[in-house]
Amino acid sequence: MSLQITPAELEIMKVLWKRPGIGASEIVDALDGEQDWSPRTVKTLLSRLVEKGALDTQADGRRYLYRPAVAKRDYQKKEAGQLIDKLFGGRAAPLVAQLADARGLSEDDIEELEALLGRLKQ
Amino acid sequence: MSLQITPAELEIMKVLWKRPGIGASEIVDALDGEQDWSPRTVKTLLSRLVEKGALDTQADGRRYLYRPAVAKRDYQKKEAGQLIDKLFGGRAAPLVAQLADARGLSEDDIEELEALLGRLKQ
DNA sequence: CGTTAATGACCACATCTGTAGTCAAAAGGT
DNA sequence: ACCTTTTGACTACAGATGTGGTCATTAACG
Repeated sequence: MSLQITPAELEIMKVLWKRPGIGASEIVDALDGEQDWSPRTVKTLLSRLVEKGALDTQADGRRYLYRPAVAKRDYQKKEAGQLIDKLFGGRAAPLVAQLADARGLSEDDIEELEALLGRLKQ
Repeated sequence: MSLQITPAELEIMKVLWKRPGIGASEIVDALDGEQDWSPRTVKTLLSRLVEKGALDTQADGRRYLYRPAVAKRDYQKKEAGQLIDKLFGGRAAPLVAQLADARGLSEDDIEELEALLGRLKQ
């Protein structure tokens, strides 16, 4: 299953990764200010996500509670992997180099990465 | 200008980043084996890329020579930046952590990254 | 209890994408 | 001078995507 999540759908996923198990109206509220979507639009996106298996539902009276069927971590992993396959010849280092160039890593980033590398070398 | 390049179009861009200034038929040849596209399809993708300003053309008799209007490096930078904004809260380090987890950085990757970090700290 | 408000199901529709066909002009072979 | 091939222009069309409407049901409030 390819589990293609579109950018608009991703906004919904982000809300649910933060607060799994809420209903449509809470999601609409959570998106208020972020996205300017009609509640209908949110409902459609929710349906599509359920349909494609990215969300699980649980009946709660007349409504559904939604929760992610995919962990954020796994989704991030997949996306990062796709990017480096697509554009960086499958190698991670060039990507990091671009990032450094693109936005300048902060002091904290650099330290975090050094710690990470230290751990990897173990 | 947003310069949205779709996955199919990206395949064309990759050919032209490698060999800028070639014509449609050379591109078709270069894609042979990679993508199983009719020459018509390649033409369409080329038109769309020109239309959206991702390629420049130069007349060469009855045909065009195509070359990227966007450097590969710049495109990579933009994509990498978009990914970390979209999924990693704008911070690069978590992305790298995911990559390490997702596919295991090689010895070489780790060394390359350390060298890069060293340079950044300068 | 009857009316309202919220909810999911289903529908609509323009745009983007992938994939390719048709056509006319021009270039080249014979 | 023709016929064929190549090329770009224009067209097509199904599926995905963004955005939102209609409707019937049902829960909740007065």
